Amino acid sequence: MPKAYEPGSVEEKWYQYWMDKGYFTPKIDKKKKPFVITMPPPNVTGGLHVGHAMEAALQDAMIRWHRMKGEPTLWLPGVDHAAIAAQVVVERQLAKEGTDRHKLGREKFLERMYQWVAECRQTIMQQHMKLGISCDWTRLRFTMDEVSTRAVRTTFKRLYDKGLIYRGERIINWCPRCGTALSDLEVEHQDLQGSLWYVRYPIVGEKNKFITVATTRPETILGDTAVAVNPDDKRFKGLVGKKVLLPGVNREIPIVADEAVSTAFGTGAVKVTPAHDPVDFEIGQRQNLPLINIMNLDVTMNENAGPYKGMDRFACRKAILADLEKSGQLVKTEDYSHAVGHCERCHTIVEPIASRQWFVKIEPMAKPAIEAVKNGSITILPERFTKVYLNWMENIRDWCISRQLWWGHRIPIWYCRDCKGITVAIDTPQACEKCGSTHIEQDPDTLDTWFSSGLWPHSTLGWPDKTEDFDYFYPTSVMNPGYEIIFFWVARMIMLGIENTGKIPFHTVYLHGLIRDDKGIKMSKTRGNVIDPLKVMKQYGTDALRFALMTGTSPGNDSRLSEEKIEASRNFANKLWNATRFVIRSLETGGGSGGYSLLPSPSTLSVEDRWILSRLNRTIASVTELMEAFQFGEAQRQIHDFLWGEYCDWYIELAKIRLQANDTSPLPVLVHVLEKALRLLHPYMPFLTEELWQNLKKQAQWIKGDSIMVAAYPEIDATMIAPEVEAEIENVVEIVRAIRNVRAEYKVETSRWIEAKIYTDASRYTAISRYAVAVKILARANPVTFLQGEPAEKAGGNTLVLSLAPATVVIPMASMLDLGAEKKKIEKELEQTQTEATRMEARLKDEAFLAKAPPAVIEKERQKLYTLKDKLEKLNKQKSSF
RNA sequence: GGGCGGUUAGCUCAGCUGGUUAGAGCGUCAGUAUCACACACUGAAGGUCACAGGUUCGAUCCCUGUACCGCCCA
Repeated sequence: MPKAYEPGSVEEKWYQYWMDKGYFTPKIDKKKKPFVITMPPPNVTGGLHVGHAMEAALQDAMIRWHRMKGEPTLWLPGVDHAAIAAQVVVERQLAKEGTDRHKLGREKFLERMYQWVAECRQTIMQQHMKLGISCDWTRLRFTMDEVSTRAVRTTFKRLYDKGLIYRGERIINWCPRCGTALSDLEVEHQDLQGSLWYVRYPIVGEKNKFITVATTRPETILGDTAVAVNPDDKRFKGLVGKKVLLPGVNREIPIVADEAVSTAFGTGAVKVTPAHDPVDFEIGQRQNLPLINIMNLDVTMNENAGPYKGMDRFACRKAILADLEKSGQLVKTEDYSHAVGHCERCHTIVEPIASRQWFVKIEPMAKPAIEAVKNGSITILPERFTKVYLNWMENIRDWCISRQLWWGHRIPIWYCRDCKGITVAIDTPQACEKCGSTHIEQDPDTLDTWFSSGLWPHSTLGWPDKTEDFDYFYPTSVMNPGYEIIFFWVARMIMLGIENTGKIPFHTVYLHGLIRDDKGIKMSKTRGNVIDPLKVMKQYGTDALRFALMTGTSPGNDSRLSEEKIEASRNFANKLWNATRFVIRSLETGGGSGGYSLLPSPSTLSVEDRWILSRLNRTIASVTELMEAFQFGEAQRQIHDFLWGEYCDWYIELAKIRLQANDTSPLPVLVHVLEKALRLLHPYMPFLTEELWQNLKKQAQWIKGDSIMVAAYPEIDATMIAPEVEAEIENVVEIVRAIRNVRAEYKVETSRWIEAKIYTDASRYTAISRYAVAVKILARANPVTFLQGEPAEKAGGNTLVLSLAPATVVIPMASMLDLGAEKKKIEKELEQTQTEATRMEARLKDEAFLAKAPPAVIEKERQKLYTLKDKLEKLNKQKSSF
């Protein structure tokens, strides 16, 4: 084995091996409950970023864990056609070539799209494979493949037939750049510093009487069809019912009273533009006001704008303000910060426009979806998102699903030119179902991309067909998207899943956070702070990236990724590599190939053997518990700490002592613990653990199985847990550390041996004195003598006395002694110990504590005080000897 | 405007049902080519757990309020 871990060749080799063995494809076993994750499909908008990598690593960890537990495990991969986002990407390409989709035409444009999608899918798949993820590639799906299309059309027809899909004129968010309607969720609100303009409208028939309204969008004055005031607002008593003259276009419009008007905003009187504002639209409905649309779809003003016809919306704003100023109708201008909607994809300011679109009547579907979460059929993690979900669902509004895009699922509606009838169909019809005419034309629009993603958990398993996959794997187990798409996606999957199948789509929604850069800023290409997963994997190895992505994460929280974090993970991989290298080399020189099929019985094991086994089993228990609670970051950390901080730092070092004396007794323990720990770590570092496990297997032939990924996940052996053994080793560790500490403090050369006399009470003497050699080697102390009772030596002069909990260590080293520093140190420790003891004494005298605290806690505190007092006494003795 | 989250070592973060002297990684400082590993080892320094109250025998943890930061929704 080379001196350092070289991930490159290892990764490719094992991925191919796993694929060849078919490990990623589950075997359907009706007697067993499967574990299923449907992958949130990445968009075909480019390659994967570290966010995808994190999501994939998280899911792969869950999947590998469950697979190792012996459950039939399905991880179904796929990609999303990402209607608007993908169309924007290709449109940008076309723009660079000096053309656009209209010049190309629909058919040619779609060809371009498919060409792009093919490239993109290839890239995504290769990147996923590089990440080592174990999803079932034989079931790879795309939101626009044939089965998905059928699922979409079937759903559309069913909803239409139930009256849940309707066409209506509503205020939609229009993106003039994308040339399409957007749903409310696709609009990002940004606070912009704008102005609030106060404009007065003359009251018809009354000279010099005006009503003043305030607006942030004066160009919409041209589309006003009323002025509204709150019915209880005394300031406007008597004005309701009168008419005002609209500036610019000189139309007469009424003053109406409506509850929705806030008396606190502006002057209390507001202009009402039902065709260009969602709130005004509702007022218009209540008050029976006409809709006057003043804009074309390229957001220039149309013929309803009178003299302003043909101007761009913002040019019109300037012009109208200038005219109002001239006519003296602009009363005042205030600075005003307000939220302005922007297109999520291209960041153009969206225009609310009344438009005829297709909508889903969502409330009937929301009800069971709310119930499913409320009654616990679906668990949302972390729990706080449950409220976020419920709050949104309980205030849900109809969903605008038609998009004026070319890329996506075309709406399965055909209009008859002859009878004007509508045909809604799953299979493309040849004739109008009303009159039989063949003069039918499909609706040119496409569906919101989330309409197909909403079907993902069931459509990927074959729905609407009755398939074996659907029967066995649905409902799925865990859905693991980022929290930012809880409404877009999770909510809709729950609604559409229940609607279509009568069953929930998944049992647990486990939301993850965002990966940010080292300064906590969102990564973006334009900002140039992205970390390219491919580059990182090449430089540090896939496992290092995966480990880094999970380090320090907790459910639902954002986390930061930095080069340093990846480096630290790479270092851990290398540490483990070398530990294994050591074990294997020891097996070779120990001549123990294949000989350690069984761990010797505990009675014949040394204390440190029993210690590491106890620690291993505690780690297994804790890791399992954490993983069951979706605390993967913490589980990973505990495995890391066990392997590095206990196995490498102490157990291997202790084992070396026996090995160097040609005693092979630690070998079986070294191998067993390592092998189990590798299995424990496998879900987090799949490549490294496989490589090491296979190498280990060559030496220890009792290890069975073709791959670590199908080996059993370790389970706790409670008989191995031995608290008294743990305490014993901890004592030895404390003594070694104390001596090392002294060495460092007095700058004793490494090569120099120092003498140590270790005094312990009778009860500990036998146990501790066994470790003479360990103390000797690990602390470089020689000679080491163990004595019972208290030392006769006094600190000072030529002697150092270290008072520890389990022992007192006496070190004669007069030549290196700095008396002043030593005295200070003792005083500081004395002070700390005294404070602690005083606190403890007070607590133990406190009647309330004695009465109310559990007896076990009281006993623990008593013990603590006893030890402290003991230490105090020793320290005092030392101090007085100075 | 409504809601949610965060504030713990120089930096990034753990700390889940309240109970040792609050931990890790990175960084800093001092030392080390020891035959698994310098991508390493050994040791050290570094904390009023944002602030103010409250509950409790006991609070980083529970409650109330304040401040600052961030996010979501309208």
